Amino acid sequence: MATARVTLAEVARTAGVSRTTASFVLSGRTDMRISTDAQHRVLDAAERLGYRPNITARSLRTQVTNTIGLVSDTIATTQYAGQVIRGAIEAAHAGGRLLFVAETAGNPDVESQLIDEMLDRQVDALVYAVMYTRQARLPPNLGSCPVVLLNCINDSFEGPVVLPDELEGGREAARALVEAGRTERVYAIGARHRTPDAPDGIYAGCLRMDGAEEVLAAAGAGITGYVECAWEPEYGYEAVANLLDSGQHPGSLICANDRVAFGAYQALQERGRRVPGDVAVVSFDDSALASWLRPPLSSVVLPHYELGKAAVNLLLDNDLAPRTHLIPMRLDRKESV
Amino acid sequence: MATARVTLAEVARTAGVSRTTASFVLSGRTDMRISTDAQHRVLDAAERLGYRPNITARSLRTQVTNTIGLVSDTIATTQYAGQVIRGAIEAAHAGGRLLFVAETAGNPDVESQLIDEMLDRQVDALVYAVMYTRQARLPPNLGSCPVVLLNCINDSFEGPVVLPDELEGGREAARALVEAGRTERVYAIGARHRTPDAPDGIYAGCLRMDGAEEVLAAAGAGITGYVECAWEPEYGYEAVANLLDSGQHPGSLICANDRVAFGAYQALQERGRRVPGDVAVVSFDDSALASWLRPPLSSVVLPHYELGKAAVNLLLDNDLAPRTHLIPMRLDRKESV
DNA sequence: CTTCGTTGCTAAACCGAATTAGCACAAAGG
DNA sequence: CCTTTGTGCTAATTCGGTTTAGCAACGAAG
Repeated sequence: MATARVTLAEVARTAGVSRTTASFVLSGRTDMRISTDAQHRVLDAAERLGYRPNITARSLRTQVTNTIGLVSDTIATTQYAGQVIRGAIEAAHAGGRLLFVAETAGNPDVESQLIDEMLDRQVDALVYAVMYTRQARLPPNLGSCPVVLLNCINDSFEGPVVLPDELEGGREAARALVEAGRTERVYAIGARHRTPDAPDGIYAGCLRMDGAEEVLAAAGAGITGYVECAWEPEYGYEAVANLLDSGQHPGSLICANDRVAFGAYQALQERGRRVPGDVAVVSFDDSALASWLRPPLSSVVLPHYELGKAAVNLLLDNDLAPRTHLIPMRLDRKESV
Repeated sequence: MATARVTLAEVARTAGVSRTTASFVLSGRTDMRISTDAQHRVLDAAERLGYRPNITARSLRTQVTNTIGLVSDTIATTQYAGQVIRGAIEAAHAGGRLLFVAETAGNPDVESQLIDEMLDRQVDALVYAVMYTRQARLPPNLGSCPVVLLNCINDSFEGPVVLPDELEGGREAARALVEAGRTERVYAIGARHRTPDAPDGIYAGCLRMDGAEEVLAAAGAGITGYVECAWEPEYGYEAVANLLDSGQHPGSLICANDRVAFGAYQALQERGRRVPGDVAVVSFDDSALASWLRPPLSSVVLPHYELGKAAVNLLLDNDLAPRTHLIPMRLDRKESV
């Protein structure tokens, strides 16, 4: 600290009362009898001196720091994670808390270390967020303070979990095709993300496909073809290029995310297919990319901001029941369907 | 705190020494004489009990919290800001600090409020980061602790400032064209970002253009045409579409950023121009987009990670001289030139 | 004139560490 | 035998708040 801060003792001295009295007045406790005269003198002195309580000192006594920790495996590799942090920060700020943010890069040692560092600073609660993996093994030291799991699940965890409602997201995507009458020859690009690393597909992919299949089936339609691949532009390009070059004629594409759709657009454009005239496209994520594409891409919003916000709000409300909170995923309708 | 933490007093009792002795041993102070026997008993007890010092309590006494605050106007609106935070977090962690992250959305009231909240928690230092504006008016309460300015400047600020070396970045972009012999009919798309809001252009744009002009001039060339516009895909598209449709034949494009280049690619592709065969393209930012484009886009890296890291490292080194630290900007050569 | 209740305030303890000042004891020196 | 010099440790204070326990003054009731 460069400039010395005003302490409670100085306020008390200026107001001509004891530290005790000053503390009672400033913390607004009404169960202690303080004359209105003394109250005014204290408030006045605090105001004039620009007093701000030292939260570190207060926390030592009250065991409450008004501080929350957010531990994430990766905050920057995905461009979306920033929105999670923003949601968490804003919810924390609205509740008068400040947020420690840490990144573990998926390293369990770093993870334990960072959680310890936060506990050493007496955080009131923690958000444990994961961007890729869904089934997470939790570091053991997490147990010693209230925790919300964000974007991941763990069978032995007894507490609240916040997840995007991927199943409903899948339904949303399919509904757009049904409503537009584009249920002929639907291809899923990226689909369940069944790759050598994950032969059963990944969590988000499976739920999205389940949701989409459900809605298409109800409309008397279905998915003509699945292309399982990693969710990156190059694979989206390759998948759609192969499809077209092998003489298949997709009427609609459900792309696993905007990056895949981006690759798909490139392949379609190179082969002279029009979106949405020849081929309708829906996707997931609704990143900036979706609005940059020509025509703008209809994409199911991945509610990162809301996820971060909801996680922190559960902690603020002290709602720690072991419950799964699903955050809605809605389609942002643009021009690609 | 769910489970009670072990305190120094308990460690001392277990080891059969005073709190004072335990404190000396555990903080590794050698100026006090403690027998090796007592030392071992203390270390042993601490180990067995799983003792971790309460940093809140320690901070109260030492006035050092090992905590740094990062205040930014926006962390999520630009997808790159996450990298700044990551750099800052990693540097902080390497130095045994934890990072408070806050976002002000550019609102001066929120800004003051958040800085106060951080000061109330006794942060050792602050990073004040700005993503868009370059000339920032600083909140008055910033003055009361060590500060590094990140990505912005302020004439009356007396302390270190960390900025990307935009001038050198501009040179890098032009050098790529010179080396590839693509200095014929060079067009700058986005250029200095001279718009009604900023008639003189923006800081980054001006420096990049200055750097590019310098290198081209040295090679006996120059920039044939400038298209001043906002740095978004639609304007990049429009600019290049107009250029081609009006019969001009650009040989190279220096795009203001990857989003502009993305728009430019769309216009080029629609009109059947090949990259880099017909038109060479260089850009700035080197975002994920640059590698997704076909062909991958040569782009000057905006060193966000390094910016965040450098800012925190200045604070850790306690190097608070009023100096401007320029972080290098290098070209990532891909296939578009 | 005591007793009681109320009002208005404060002394002192406490949170968990770091730190200053100093005490008891042993060995060495004169 | 007395002083000096180390050695090895601890009591007490401090940081800046919160909180418990209790005290003085005063009016009203008995």
